[in-house]
Amino acid sequence: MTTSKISDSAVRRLSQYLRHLRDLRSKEVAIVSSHELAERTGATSAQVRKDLSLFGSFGKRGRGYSVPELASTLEEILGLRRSWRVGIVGVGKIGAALLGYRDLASRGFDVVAAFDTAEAKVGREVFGTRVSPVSELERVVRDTGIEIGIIATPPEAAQEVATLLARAGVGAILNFAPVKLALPDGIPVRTMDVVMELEGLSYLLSAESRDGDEANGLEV
Amino acid sequence: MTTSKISDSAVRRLSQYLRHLRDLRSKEVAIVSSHELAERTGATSAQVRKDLSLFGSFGKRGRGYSVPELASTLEEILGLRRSWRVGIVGVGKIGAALLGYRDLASRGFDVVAAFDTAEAKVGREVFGTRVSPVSELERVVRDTGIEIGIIATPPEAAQEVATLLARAGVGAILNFAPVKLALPDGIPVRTMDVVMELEGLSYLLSAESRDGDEANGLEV
DNA sequence: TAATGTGAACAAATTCACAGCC
DNA sequence: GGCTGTGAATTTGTTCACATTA
Repeated sequence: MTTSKISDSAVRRLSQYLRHLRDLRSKEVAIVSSHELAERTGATSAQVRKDLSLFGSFGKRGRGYSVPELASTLEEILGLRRSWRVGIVGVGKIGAALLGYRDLASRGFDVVAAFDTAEAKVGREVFGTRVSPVSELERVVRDTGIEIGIIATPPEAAQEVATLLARAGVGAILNFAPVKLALPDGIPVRTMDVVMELEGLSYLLSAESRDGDEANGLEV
Repeated sequence: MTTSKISDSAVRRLSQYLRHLRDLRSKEVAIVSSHELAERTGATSAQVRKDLSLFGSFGKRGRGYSVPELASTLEEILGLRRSWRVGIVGVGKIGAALLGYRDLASRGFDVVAAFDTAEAKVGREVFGTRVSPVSELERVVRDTGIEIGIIATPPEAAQEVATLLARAGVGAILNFAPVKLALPDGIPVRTMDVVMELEGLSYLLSAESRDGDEANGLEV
């Protein structure tokens, strides 16, 4: 039952589909079509069907997909039938914001520990989570079985923390530092970078005025 | 001088290259090769050259690229020779974290206004920015010439705020709400969604154990 | 010689279009 | 009749490989 290679963007879309399926499920909607799902997520209906068909046939021709069944299937595929233990390193503004973000726990990501180097922060509780010193990271990660590490440190510290997390045995890393992390193979990293996204928007805003203001209406 | 269609991922890479070029520039390094740049950003050297060649020929064969010239060129391409005026809607945890994030201003994104609906927040200053009521959004956006809006509201409010921002004339939106926004053509949106990224990691962690633990070493 | 710039080859992702089934 | 599932066609993005030039 090898699932070969699914692209990151396909997985992102599955996550979107699931969000809407859960929403529909809570409203007790029974059936949904690839069309409706596409509309709500910005994909196309063919894309929705292709993405799902990578994992199996979950719909009924002529009808659509059972909302509860498909939701449950996607939860299974995405590994969300269980919760994950998460540790946050760096209790600055972003780290603290994440510690206070209730959606993480409600979506199955339990933040069980936080770390910082600053004397002033260590020992304090931030939104109910006690801050441990980074010197204890390895022990705490092992003891509490943390599986996903979130790096919310300044960029200078990010690589060092990534190495620590890897050595402590985390399986994956979400990185908020604008740095390319070097990690052992098999430890996936996703980097979120606000400035990079803003620069992407800056490019589009500038390209617009550069290129004689948008398409001239010849393209479909 | 039409720059045809450059993919989002290419633009993201340009942003990465620029980050390193600025770093090298500050260290007064004069020359860099596509190889070095690739290594630092996780791309390949061919990719670096291809990306740059989409916009012109900036290097010298046999030598490499002049760091200050290429940095300056990329700043020009990405529209970063000027600063952008940014408004943040929603002064919850994420909004406040962004208001306190000094890298935005230092990278040319000046947060000139913040908005919220909560009585308790309106009128207060958060990290030096006064919080205005959302009811004044349109006026303030016009008066201060805000060009990029950041949505950091709860998901229920996001679409409404997006519509308001568009009507007020912003040119682009960075969206932290886990919602697909409907906007007039020509207003680009980038969405950042922590839970989606974590779900992507969850997928990989689960797929790993599902698929008989990783590649069997036959692939290169 | 060393590294760029770029067509040509290749790979990946998306869209099309329609047979099959409810 | 309507909607899925999926090969085939197409488009988009990446890598190769080499002629070119400082």
